[in-house]
Amino acid sequence: MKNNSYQNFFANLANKSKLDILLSLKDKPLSVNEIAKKIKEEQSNVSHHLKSLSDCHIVYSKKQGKKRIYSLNNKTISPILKLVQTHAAKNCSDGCSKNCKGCSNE
Amino acid sequence: MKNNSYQNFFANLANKSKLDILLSLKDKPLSVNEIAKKIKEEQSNVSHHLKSLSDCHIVYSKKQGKKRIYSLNNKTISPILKLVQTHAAKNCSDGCSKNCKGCSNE
DNA sequence: AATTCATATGAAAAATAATTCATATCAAAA
DNA sequence: TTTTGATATGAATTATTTTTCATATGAATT
Repeated sequence: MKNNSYQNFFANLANKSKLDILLSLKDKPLSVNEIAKKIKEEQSNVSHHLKSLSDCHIVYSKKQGKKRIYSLNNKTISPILKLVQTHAAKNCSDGCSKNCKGCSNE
Repeated sequence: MKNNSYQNFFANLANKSKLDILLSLKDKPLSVNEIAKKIKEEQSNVSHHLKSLSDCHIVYSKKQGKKRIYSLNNKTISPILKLVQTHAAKNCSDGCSKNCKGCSNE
């Protein structure tokens, strides 16, 4: 697989708004407006992000009347987030460097 | 875990140079200059990236004479990359949208 | 077919991140 | 203790992403 592919995939997880969107879909599928309200972002911005996430198959979507309902590709996302959590638990428990933003001692 | 933590972690995988560095360490640990030569980047730039990767515990390092040898945290990185590969194989085999840069039909 | 609700799109502006360059530090060797 | 080799650092530049705003599109309802 191309290096480039990883880059694009991870870029979709390396941004606060995008992560907010993903986490907002954790429980159940939502429409664009519902997501926007939930995470307090502009509709338009959410839409832009959803396009990028969708292009990468990180979210799915289907039309429902005039709404479009987005859902999370949990098959991929859930285990990835779990790995990162484990990583943080193992490595960032306490003795982290000041600059490790993944740590609780931020 | 804070949303923010994920963001920081994934940012270290969402960049070509950083990925190049990680993949260059796949086989064996290398010094900064060795990495720089291998991936054709400036020493200084590689150093900047290594700091960021190291803060996040994605690479380890140890001094060896005047060199510093970096190695990959494969415990975390290897399974994550594997998951993304599986994701791409499943979702991007052929029918991908033009914008999916993770696909082979780029 | 006009209006309304929901989402998408494009271009411009703003914010962030990566790269470069010059130089500092630091360890070993001469 | 100066020189050399290896890496790190900081500031400035450049490049890339995100966000915003205005508006277009599209689907249902009247």
